[in-house]
Amino acid sequence: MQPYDHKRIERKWQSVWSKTKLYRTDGGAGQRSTVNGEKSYVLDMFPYPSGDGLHVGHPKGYIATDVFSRYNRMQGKQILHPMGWDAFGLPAENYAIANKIHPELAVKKNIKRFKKQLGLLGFDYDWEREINTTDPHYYKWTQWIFLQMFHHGLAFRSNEPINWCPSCKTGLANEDLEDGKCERCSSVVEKKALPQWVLKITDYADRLLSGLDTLSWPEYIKESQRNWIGRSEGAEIRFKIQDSGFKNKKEITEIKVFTTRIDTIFSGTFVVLAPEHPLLKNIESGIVNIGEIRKYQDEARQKTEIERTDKSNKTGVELKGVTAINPSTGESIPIWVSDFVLGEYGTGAVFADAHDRRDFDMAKTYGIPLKVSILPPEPELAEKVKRLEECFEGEGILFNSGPFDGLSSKEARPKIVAWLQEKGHATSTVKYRLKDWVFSRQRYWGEPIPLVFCEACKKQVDVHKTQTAQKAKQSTKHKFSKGELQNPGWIGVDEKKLPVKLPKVESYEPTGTGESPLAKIEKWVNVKCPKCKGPAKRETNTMPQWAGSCWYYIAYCIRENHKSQNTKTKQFPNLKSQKTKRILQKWLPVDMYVGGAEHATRHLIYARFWHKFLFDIGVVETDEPFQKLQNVGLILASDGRKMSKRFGNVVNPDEIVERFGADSLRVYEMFMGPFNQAISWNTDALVGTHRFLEKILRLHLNVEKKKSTASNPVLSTLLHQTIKKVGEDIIGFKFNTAISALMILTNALEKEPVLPPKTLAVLITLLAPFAPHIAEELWQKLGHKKSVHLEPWPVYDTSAIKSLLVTIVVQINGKVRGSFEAGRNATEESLKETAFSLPTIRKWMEGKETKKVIIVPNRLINVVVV
RNA sequence: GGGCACGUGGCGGAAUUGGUAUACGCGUACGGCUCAGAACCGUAUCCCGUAAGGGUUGAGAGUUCGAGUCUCUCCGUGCCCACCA
Repeated sequence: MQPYDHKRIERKWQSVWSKTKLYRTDGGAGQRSTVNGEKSYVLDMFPYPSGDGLHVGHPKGYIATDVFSRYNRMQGKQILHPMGWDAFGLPAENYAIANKIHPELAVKKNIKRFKKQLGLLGFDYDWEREINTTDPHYYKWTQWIFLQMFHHGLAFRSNEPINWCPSCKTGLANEDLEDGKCERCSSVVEKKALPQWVLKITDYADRLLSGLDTLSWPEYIKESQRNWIGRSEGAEIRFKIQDSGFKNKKEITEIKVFTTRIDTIFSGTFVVLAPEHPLLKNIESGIVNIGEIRKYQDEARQKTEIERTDKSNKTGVELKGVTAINPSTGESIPIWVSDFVLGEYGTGAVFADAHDRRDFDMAKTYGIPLKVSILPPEPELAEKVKRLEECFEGEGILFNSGPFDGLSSKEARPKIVAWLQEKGHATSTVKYRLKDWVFSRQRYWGEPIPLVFCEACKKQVDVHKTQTAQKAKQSTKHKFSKGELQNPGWIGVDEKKLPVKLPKVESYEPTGTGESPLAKIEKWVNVKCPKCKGPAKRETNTMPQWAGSCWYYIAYCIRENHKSQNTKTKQFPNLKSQKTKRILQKWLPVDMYVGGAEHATRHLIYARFWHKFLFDIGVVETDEPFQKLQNVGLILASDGRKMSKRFGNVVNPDEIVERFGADSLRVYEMFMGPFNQAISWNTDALVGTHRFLEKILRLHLNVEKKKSTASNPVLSTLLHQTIKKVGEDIIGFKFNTAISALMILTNALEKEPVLPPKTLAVLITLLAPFAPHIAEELWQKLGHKKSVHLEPWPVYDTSAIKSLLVTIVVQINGKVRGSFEAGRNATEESLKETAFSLPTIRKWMEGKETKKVIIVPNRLINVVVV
């Protein structure tokens, strides 16, 4: 037998495809098969080119998109299936530092390696559209989008303490934390006061939430985004604050608290403020024990994220000398400070009561009085709750609640809000868990933030702010954008001067001082102010890793094919141009987006946010970037752990390709199990798919040259069923069952004494998306000149998928007792007759009374006997 | 603590969506080809039983002529969020 020489076949066809530009999006050979201008934009989450190269887990998603895009090409659609590199950010930079080479060189080297590895797998990428986020032509537009956001007032300077990773020596966004630790290096994160650029993603919270309903994404990804955004409907209640030191208690100010459980307001027996609550400063003169409070604030500030979120014990200090008034009861209640209340959520203050575990614990610890105002329906439990032996957090019936006694929690809420609102004590409002996006990083390897700080302009803006709009117009020389007015002194770099290139530096290692390494380059830092031409300083922080991936799917669309392969400067067209708009109209949204679930609450939220902004400023016309999303499940090592250099359990795809071929690897990874599920790698099992491909190769040897006249109806049915199944399974990302169907067909064909070339041809076209090389080889051997990948996908005959004969199962009382073959759509009477004539069935029915006969057409008969 | 999944042979997993449970593949056993090898070919392979037959989808109950699939309780696993008021 002729051995399966996968190396020769794969090398040969990869070279032919590349020479004929088979997979070019525009003007490639593939164009010829395009029907009606239908498009399919198939997108992989692009990799960051790490130094370790690919392991067999990485390509799983890429194989899936490749199968999907090849299938769609065969369906006659124009395909955009690009690939690029997300090369800014900590992974690339840390690799560079560890290996003592400049990140730019490291990235170049790693990209080369990745590209070579991907090349071995025979993907149908249009490499002419390759992008790299660290290319100045690319990040020019990353900066441009940021600049638009800044001018539109979506970027602001914040002095709030932020999460600081002491090991990576940079600030981090909320999204970059895992259990209070740095997501990259697992160091315990500290709080650090650092001025930061923050993007107002919360302005888009509602749209990010409602947009989810329109997307075909896995439900759990949508659900985690909903969780992450964390919309809570509730009420803001105002508590008046009195200085109780005076004889005639003096009202000094008021405090707002947020609650989703206003039904518990009557049991509110104390108020708790977050340690950083600004009110503490405002009323400090009234606080008798201010020293004690300050000490507590200091302690709280020094806590790490982990200590702060420790739920086991509650600490706090009472504010002596001041009290709050519960607006529902008019009672004077104590005010406490405790770090279980978060400064950054809601209003940074809560009213506390017996119907919240945390409040309950705190009250018990410090002997603060509690009052019950909700009772559970169970009488025994209610008694315990009344005696304050149990903390009842659920909804129940109101009690001790004045006019609302007897109402259920649900009924009471709107009524209580209305009642308090009338008196001016409350308003219903909505809060989000989502926090604004801390956008500055104190690291070298990122896009420079295209802003400068100018003292002269700061004065201008300050003047502007103190005057009325009209006066301001006359008195200030320059026009300031919304962002420039909101952030006095900060001026956007002139668009025409973009990109702000990352300067070459000697030392790109993080300083740890909170300054970026860029701050040391005086020549770069000191610039002329774009507004007043006076002396100004550049912003030296860089953008986070996620910036570049917020618009890369747009970049692929507008990176059109270049006539010359040697074009070195690949400029992107203006994002605001009409031409860009037309192209984006054609390609967006992405039809199929494939990547890991770990991006659910990071990249996938950030990119949606930027996209919605680009929609608002008229760059894109769709409201959402990614219409359909599929998650790829991890490939674990054979020991069940993650593949990692550290564990020494990494399988390199190059070796697998060398031994078994890319086609075997591709088919195996698609066959392993459900696509979105994590499964352990098993090289032994891969042998099975290799055998399967060899079997098809052998089929070809048996193919008869002359046309066969005899047609086997059973085989024809199977063939059409397979066409249907494989197509539907590819659309549904159920590749494992698609391949199983191909195996079943192959096994059946193998048993046939004669095999018409037409039948084999269909099998080969069905195989083509999965094993493109071997399919192309066999296709050519069958005498075709054109590539199999431009063939139309076979069409199944709806009548042919239904077999003429069906197996009817006969059950007695639900247990299978026999079966027989019958013609499709045989009458119920004839089925019954045949069934009852079967000897085994007769035996089971003997001497019993038949109560009922259930007939499911073309499937089964169930006889109920007693 | 909250949310979302899930639990089927020795293993990865199928199951027309309520209708023959264990497809397909791995592994294993036996046989074949071969001087030999297996990354080759063939046959068999859920469990008990010689057989007739019986049992089986984490456990238990329920609905139904019929449940892996629907409902409830319990046990177990995975993922996401979490002092979020």
